[in-house]
Amino acid sequence: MFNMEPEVLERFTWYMREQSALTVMFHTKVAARMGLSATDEKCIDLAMRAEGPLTAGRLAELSGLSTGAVTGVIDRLEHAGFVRRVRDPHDRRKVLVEVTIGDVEKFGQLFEEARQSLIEVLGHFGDDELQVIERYLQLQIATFRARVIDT
Amino acid sequence: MFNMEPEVLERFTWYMREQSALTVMFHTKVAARMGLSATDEKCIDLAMRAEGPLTAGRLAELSGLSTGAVTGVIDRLEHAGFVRRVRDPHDRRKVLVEVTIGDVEKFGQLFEEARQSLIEVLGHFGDDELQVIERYLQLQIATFRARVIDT
DNA sequence: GTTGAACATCTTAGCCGCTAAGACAATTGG
DNA sequence: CCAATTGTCTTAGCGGCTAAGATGTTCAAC
Repeated sequence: MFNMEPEVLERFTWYMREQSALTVMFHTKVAARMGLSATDEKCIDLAMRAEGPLTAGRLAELSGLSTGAVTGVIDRLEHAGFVRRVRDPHDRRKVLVEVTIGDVEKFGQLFEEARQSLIEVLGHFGDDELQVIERYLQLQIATFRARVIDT
Repeated sequence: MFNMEPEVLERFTWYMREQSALTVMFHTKVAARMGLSATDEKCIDLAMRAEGPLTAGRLAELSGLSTGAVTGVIDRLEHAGFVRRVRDPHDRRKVLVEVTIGDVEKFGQLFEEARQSLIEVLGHFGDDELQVIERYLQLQIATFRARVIDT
């Protein structure tokens, strides 16, 4: 951007930090509501978002935990009925983590409130405006991932 | 919203979750880069974002930690040179937590990369589009806070 | 002023999760 | 086949968190 006013950038920076802080609070609240630690909630979120079956080792990578810690995470989640261990039939060393319940049941009311919140927000915009917002979100996600996370 | 297509809502829901996951990863990365635990990084972020002086007790509320845990957090952050303890002259029971360094120094390159990422994204939009996006962000933050966090 | 209650932070004991290292089981390559 | 590799689990030890109580400070009532 060439002609970006400093104040504009400052405002958007504030929005980003605010969103960031709210996200952290949200995850904390969800974890508390589910009776899980932040770590366990983070892991079940990763498991739900994963495409295809997720191995214990891959979960360790994604979460940044040691494999030993992941064993404990899966133990607790399995015991609480959120996931199930399945031995991979093609490679019996591997343990696949299968989430056994859906989004809404899992996150309960909090998740539904977030969804309603999104619907309410989007309702304030017309189709053309939604297209702009969607383009922004796509770009933001892709750019942030490429420049900040995957490096 | 009345005429919201289910697919549109689904797409936006995905964006939200993606943003959410990236945010968690970002915080994890920042903490690792600074040699801090996730808890400590969360606390220093809260301290930086607070308006005016922040007491140890208030930090406990905001972070959801016990006061004893906050004592430890401040100990570590103070020892690492990120914050400073200042007795409140008007109420000497209170301990004010003062962040002693600026954003960029603190978060270092990662923070600067996030900033550059934002600049790059915003550069793809014209003034009128930026206004739509800004309105969206303001609404999203306010609505999410009101309906999901502050309840 | 003095006293007692409320308040803010710190300290401590005990618990629990995390890391690191190694054990065990399964797979792969030569 | 055998050795090396891979994937998960186990264990010991460390460190942060909670809860309860100690310490120091303020405030209101008298």
